[in-house]
Amino acid sequence: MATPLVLASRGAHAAAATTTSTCASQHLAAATSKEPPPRVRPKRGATKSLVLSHAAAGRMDAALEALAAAGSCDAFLHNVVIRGLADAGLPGAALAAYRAMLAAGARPGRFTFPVVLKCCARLGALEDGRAAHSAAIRLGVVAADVYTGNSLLAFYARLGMVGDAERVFDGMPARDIVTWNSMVDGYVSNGLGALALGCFREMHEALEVQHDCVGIIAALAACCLESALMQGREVHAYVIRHGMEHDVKVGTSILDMYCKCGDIASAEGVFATMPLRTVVTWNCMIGGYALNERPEEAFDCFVQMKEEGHQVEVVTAINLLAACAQTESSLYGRSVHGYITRRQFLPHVVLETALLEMYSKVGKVKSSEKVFGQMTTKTLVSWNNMIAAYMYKEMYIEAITLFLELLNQPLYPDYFTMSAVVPAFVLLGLLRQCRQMHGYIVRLGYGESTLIMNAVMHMYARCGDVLSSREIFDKMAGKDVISWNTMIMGYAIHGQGRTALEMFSEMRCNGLQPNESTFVSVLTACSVSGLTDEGWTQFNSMQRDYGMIPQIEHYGCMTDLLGRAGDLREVMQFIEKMPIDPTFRVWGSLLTASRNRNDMDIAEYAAERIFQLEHDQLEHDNTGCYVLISSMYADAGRWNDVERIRSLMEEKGLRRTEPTSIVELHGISCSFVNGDTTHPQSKMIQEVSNFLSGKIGEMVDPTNQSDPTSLESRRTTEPNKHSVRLAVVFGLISSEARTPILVKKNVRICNDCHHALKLISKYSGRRIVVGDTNIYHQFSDGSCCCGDYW
DNA sequence: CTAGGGTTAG
Repeated sequence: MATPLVLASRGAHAAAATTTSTCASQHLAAATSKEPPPRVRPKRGATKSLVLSHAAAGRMDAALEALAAAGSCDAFLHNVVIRGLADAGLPGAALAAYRAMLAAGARPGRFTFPVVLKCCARLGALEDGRAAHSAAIRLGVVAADVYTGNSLLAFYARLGMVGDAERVFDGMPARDIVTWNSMVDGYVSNGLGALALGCFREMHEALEVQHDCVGIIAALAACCLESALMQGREVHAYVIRHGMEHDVKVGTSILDMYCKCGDIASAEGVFATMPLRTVVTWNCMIGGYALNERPEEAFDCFVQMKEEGHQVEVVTAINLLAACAQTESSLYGRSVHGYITRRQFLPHVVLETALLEMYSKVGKVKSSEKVFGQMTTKTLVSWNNMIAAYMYKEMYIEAITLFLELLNQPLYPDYFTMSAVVPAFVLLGLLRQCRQMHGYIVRLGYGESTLIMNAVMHMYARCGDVLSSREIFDKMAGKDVISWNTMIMGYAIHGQGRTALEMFSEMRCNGLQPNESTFVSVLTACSVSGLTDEGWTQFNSMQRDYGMIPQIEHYGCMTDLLGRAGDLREVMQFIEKMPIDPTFRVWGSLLTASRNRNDMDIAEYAAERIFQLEHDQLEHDNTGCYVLISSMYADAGRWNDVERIRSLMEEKGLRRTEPTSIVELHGISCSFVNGDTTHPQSKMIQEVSNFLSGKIGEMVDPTNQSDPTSLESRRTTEPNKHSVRLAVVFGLISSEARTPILVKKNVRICNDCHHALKLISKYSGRRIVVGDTNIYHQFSDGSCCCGDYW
């Protein structure tokens, strides 16, 4: 039995509260109700003990009923019931009880609002929370009670309204450690790590008390967001200085911070010295190994965890799957899948999504599809991952189809959806689809999102419509560095180097600080448009004026630039002097340069480097390099070498991409392969192509028949049957005079076609734009913007 | 009767 003393004092306190609220309720009753009380109420004391005993025993239904029957305006009793419901995990019912409280005329106070606001936060009920906020202000509770202020702050932060949370914080007459902790945590849960750390520092000075575990954990989470290893170490040191390292949650957070900041060794150190570890500690360690791409250690850790008798839980499995996704085979993933099934962890959305992603990363898109198909509930992340799985396998049509299906779901595509699917449109090269996609994006309400509109700008530029990119750019209200970079790159790949450079100076005039990617765009512009001196100037300036250390991408651009301008020995010297190891990108650039200078020796050297790199590291698509060197051998008549490359490709399971060209006319796109005869107007297209060959004096040499086993056999025979020619010709005969023709090609354009298209543009007086995998060739009046180097 | 905490997919 409870001590009578406590009961007595509580009763006295409650009685005092009741007196005041009775006045309020009488006031309210007089104003709103002319009816007499409906029935005889139980005596006040009886109601009180009834409600309290029901609530104490967890019989919330009965407590609620007793309170409603009494129609009591005793605030204390209402508070007890609201809190009871909240504790029982029924935030909706608690909110309803709060409304009933107001209806009964009881006056909510400092014991009511914190609970109510917590329920609103859990329900995501922004409007209810705002209403409670204004009620609390009206009743003077916010000004008087720090607890109410704290819960208001936490409520707004939890619902993503950081500005409102800050306003509450600023307006509070007094702040305690919880106020500050809640603000730090509010920033963290909204991804604002830097603000959180600033707040954490400020807090220390303002309060003059030691941080507690809650604040430490929030600060560590902020370090994770910012990958701020140094600040994380400082927090760790603070924890040791103040003897807090024995708290398991603090210890686990420190370990997690080291994992997320990439310092696995320190994480292991913390782990080894922890006096006590929970399942969460093990989960963090496994997740940390996965995050730092050390799958084997993650597996070992898992085995050890089980040996120590810890119960494996869903999160463990999710982290383990992340490790499986990094292995070459699907073996580990499949066995974890089996384990998950045996443990009956399914269905579980996050776990299933992790499974789906694991299968896609080990290249088993069919298994991903199966998991996705069997999911009873799917989140946006599940959809996004499935779309990404298709993209990874270059299944663009499937990715787009799934995206369209997603639009019919009660889900709202986000930035990840867009950034996953937009490249599908780009890679298919279908401008019409891009416009449609742009339409969806605007209709979905992303027209104002800088992040997404940057992706749309990029999409247009990559599909050959740099004008549309510019239009979006000009209308954009919140241009960021990426918007400028994208625009500069757009001009760069369209061979409009001068315009790109103008944009670059305009960017700086607008007070924007260029970043590393800006210089990739700028250097690409210089390289594509042959602005060698300007390129060097920019390359030097990025180091001298901006203190940037050039990365491999920048060296790649410079290799292109030098390859185009000068002799190959200069390029070789540049590559040798690079402080970074050259990559595929750099050697590929040298290979292209040697091709354009017809230097077989250097080409072979570059190809050797590429094949050697390939030996060390896998998964890099070098099909283009093989084709390039092979075609050089073919041109030189070195058929044995052509054959050697062919078998090398076969050995590695590489297949030459079937050259395809797409032309879009009146919203319909037509696709052509080399020697294509499937088009209904095929006969006419070929006749016009032959006619144009004659007009531009192209020799279609019948003796230029190559080795039939050659990779190039289809290419070297009859260049006026190449896919790009057929597409261009079809474009010419099906569109209005003087309109430009846009053709998109999936492989590099060949020399013959490049030469012929220049002449065709002059002869026909039409602008012809051909996009290959890297740049857009703009043929007009007999020349191309690339200056015959690509 | 009062607020706040560590692990999960892009």
